[in-house]
Amino acid sequence: MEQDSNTESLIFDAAKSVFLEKGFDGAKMQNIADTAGINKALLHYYYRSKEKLFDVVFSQILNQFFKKMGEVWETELSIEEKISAFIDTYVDFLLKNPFIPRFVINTLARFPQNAGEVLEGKTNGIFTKMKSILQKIQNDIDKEAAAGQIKPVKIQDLMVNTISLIIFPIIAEPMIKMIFGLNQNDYKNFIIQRKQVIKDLLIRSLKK
Amino acid sequence: MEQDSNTESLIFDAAKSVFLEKGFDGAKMQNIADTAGINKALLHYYYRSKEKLFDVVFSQILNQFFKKMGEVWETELSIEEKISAFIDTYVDFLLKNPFIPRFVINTLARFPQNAGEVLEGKTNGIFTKMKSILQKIQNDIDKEAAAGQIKPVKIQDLMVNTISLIIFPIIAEPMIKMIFGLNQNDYKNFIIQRKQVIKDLLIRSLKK
DNA sequence: TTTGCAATTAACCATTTGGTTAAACTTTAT
DNA sequence: ATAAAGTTTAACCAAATGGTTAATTGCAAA
Repeated sequence: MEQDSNTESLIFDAAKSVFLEKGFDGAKMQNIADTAGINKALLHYYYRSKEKLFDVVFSQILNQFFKKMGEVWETELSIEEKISAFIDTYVDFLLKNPFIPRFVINTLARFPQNAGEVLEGKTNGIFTKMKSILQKIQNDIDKEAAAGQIKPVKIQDLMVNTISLIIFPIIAEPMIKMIFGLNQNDYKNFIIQRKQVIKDLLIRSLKK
Repeated sequence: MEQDSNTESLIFDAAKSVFLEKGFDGAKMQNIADTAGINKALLHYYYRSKEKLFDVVFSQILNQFFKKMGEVWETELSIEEKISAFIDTYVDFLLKNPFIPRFVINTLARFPQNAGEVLEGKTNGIFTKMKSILQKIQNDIDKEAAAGQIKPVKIQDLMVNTISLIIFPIIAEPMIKMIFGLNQNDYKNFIIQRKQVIKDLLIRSLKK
């Protein structure tokens, strides 16, 4: 799925799939070995322990999650166009990787000690990068606001609004299906149609 | 915390607290017994098995979660006022019960078989109730829209937007703290200030 | 006070789980 | 061809975990 089929990446892919779906506690080493189609001892041969294996997988997913989140903002588009492009690409990304946000959020909640510095090292300073991108967006907003093109907003509010509207319905998929009585297909259409709903909502909030 | 201190409710409270924080897989019976200050065998004496105990706890939490969600909408306020009131009461509720939404969503994702009918029975038909409330709100919206007071919207969109904006920042607390470099106090203020941010965003989206 | 029942506990049990080991198999270099 | 190194496996181990049991304690009715 990810790389060529040497044993190490075979294990990595299996572990990623199992951890993503079940989380650290729910995932069992035997299940990962079975998924990879190899003997359980090989997991330890290549990755030493469950924690170590999880660490590698989690770092990779965290990078994937935030890299995708940072992408669109470094372009030369207007704020409104950036928001629109971000919604499109991030919703598409999540439709292909629906387990990632729940996994990231649960893991961050599960291992609060990993919080700051530890993760920062293992992920090429992903949080520092994130903060610098946010600062840049804030500057863009301030510029456009000063030019009278949009209402001034705090990047924290805009960002949290945006990712809340995008990510929550993915995390809460089972709940949303249940409350509204949707099947898999209804649900997927609902998410796709939400792209426009979210754009309208956010862009309207920037109009003066 | 919840009832008088007979052993049964002592166990229930301990189990609720441990399950809420760690989820089904992460919670250990011994830990629940220790939290309740009683012997592990008593858990089985009163509740037979981990699954049974979890079932009782989960049903109660699910009721709490949705009951609180349904409350405000049955009043005589205008849609805008209802939204505003809902945001206030639900944010306050979540600040006092920050683990509930993550727990509910994870459990629903963890046990998809419980989905429809099973839960419906154990929770006094909470989902049926939910759907009837949603229908009522949709009628109110249609009425106000026909009278030209607001823009017409689908209740599904309005509802998902609202709970996304409210719940996501609670579920993603560790992530938000990390990205924006907030401490516990910063974070709490951020959430409280978001009440107004969310109101502005949603009510603006209803203006013609 | 004694009898009987409910409540509580310490000790135990079987299974699961993360992890290890020693042997076997495969590949590579000489 | 063969030795050495790397790879893979079956069998095993200790700790943790959900659950049981038999004995003990507490308490209310007779």
